[in-house]
Amino acid sequence: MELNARKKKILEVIIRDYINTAEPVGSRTLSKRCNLGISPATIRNEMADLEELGFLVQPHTSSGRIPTQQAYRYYVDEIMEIQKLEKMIRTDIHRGFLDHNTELGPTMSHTAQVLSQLTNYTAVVLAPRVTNFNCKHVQIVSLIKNRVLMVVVTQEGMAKNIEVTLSQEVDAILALKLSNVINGFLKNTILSDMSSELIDQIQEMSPAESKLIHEIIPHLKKALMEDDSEVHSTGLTNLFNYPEFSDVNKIKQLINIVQEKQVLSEMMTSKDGNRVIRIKIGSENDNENLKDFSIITSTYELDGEMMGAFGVIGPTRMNYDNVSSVLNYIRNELNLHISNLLMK
Amino acid sequence: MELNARKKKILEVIIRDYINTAEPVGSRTLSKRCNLGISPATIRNEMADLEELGFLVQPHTSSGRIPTQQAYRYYVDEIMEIQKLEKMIRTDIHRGFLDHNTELGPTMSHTAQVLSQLTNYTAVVLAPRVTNFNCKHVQIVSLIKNRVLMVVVTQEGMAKNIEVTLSQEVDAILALKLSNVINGFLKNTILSDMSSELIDQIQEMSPAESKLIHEIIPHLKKALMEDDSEVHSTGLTNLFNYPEFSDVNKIKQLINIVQEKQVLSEMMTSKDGNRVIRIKIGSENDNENLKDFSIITSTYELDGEMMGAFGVIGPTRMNYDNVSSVLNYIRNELNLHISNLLMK
DNA sequence: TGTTAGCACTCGATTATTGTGAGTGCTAAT
DNA sequence: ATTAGCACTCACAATAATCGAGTGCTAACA
Repeated sequence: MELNARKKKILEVIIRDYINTAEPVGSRTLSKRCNLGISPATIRNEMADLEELGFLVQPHTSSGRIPTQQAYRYYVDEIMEIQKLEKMIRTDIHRGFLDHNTELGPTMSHTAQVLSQLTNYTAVVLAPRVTNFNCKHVQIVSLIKNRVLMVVVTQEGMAKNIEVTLSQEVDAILALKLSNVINGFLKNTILSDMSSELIDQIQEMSPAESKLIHEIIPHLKKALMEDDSEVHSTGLTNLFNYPEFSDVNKIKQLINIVQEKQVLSEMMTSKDGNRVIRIKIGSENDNENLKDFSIITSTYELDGEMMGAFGVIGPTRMNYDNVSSVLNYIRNELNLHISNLLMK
Repeated sequence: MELNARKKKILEVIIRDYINTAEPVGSRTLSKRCNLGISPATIRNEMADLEELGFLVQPHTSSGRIPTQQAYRYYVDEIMEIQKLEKMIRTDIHRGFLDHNTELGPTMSHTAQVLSQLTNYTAVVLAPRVTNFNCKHVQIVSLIKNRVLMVVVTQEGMAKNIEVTLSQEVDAILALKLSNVINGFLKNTILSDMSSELIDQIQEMSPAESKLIHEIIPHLKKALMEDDSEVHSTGLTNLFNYPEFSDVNKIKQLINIVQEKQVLSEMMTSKDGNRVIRIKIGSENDNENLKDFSIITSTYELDGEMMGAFGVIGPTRMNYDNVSSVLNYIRNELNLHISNLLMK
């Protein structure tokens, strides 16, 4: 879809204006607000064309026009350019992170905090996950009688707890023994390859111990498959200030989105080409509850490996420019701090 | 405050009616709905008295009356009697718990689920806490370089993770050694008594190890002091259906309450005489955001020791009868299952 | 041929007007 | 002490009147 320069400019101004005011934009106000040197009548003609092309709609006959989803998409793809954040804001953010980079949890919630504050929308942050692939060490701790806790430590130094009930009582000494067996195995191969046959080949185990290992491994595998990534969200109430969310039903939708952590996590980690900033506008979202929202997300990495994701949920009438700039910068910051935090 | 039998009866009917309908109750409808054998005019006189006594107010002249907070308080203290739940519902709940009592986390979120479903209000559940007092065993796990994870296990078999960065690198062997030192200490005394002087008296430590222990102990103590109890909440959107919450500001308040986990946790664990079911109506709540809500809470125990709390947040026009009955029964169930879960 | 001034028209939002009805308090009769 | 009767109140709903920012269309103009 190609538009001539003037149509493009007019569309841009309309979108910008509507994003700011949430009011339908009319030809008269438009020609006043930005002096393009064309009269309202001309603008009307152009607007009529843009409406025919699917970029604008009128809420009712004889009111101003508002942008369609297609218009936002066009804006995001063809018009907008991601600006660098202002120097002052950049240093502010940077300092904020320096104050919160001692532990992973606080870093994550601080990120969410900053995101929602800078954008005035709802922020969502996905913490790094512990999976089969990066599991380095397993420590089994006896809890009480036949319940044990398995602490899985990753290459990057993250930990995850898995609690299970076994068929026999496990004391501290036995727990240590079991840990050693599993860690011996982990020296040579990865957990997901640990089949029943391989367990039987492990030397120096009593039948009882062997039985326990046979119980433990499937639990471990299963728990590491599960997508239980922590999702931090902040600024839920930010959205309440926008006129499109004065409707209680919209708010319900929003709350449902934020509570479906599973869905949120899948959505945020799914790739979109190899874009760094991913923008989903209204019905471009698969999730039914998100049809009336836009969501902009990005990811952070460690050694080129995706560690987690973060983003912002807002109205389709979102300030795509600002949010993109913010995400872009936060992404850099996160990449920096995560590597400091996990590898150092 | 004593009311004669008839006033008491009338007040009761008004409150019941208002809880059901959220509409101001008038004398005519009242005399029809429940045949007390008295005419509207008489009821009007009685209502005028009740208004003078502070139990009723009129939203505006010449409308029906609605109960005041004082009326709810009177109702709760003097009129209402906690009923036993219906047999069918009891067995339903019991079965539900049986399906979810393998682990603590799921049991807690199931409780919240059931509570919100049975009451149609917002449910909050506080999971058991790990503190200084019940700490049985500490396992130190090397994460990466100088970062370690401390897993604290309680008498009851609960675990809590504490992550710290130390001044020296700690490998698996050193981690084990440090664990043994701390656990040796824990055999004789409790953690909060572990002073700097006592650490120096521990035998068989290299200076490096001693230094690490000196670093670790304050971290442990501090982390165990913190009230970081998990708070599960469900059914936030339940309240949206009640007419008093069509206002977006009320919803904001509610969300703020649920997000201030700290405050919520303090509030729920504070005692109220030795009542089993604790009812706070509107401005009886200290928290500013809760002034327009009522909250009913209870606690669950293990060996007479309070383990956690749970409750329901709703409008002051809350169905106090039903909620009390539900909490009462859930309390029994939780006590039962928690003891199975933790001690077995 | 593209642009613009002029004009009649549209329609949501705001304000004013008017009933309606469930409620009240007061008084007098039972 | 209770109640029927009655005039009065006032939020709420429905209807009408007004306003104004916007439109499309036509004709004149560069």
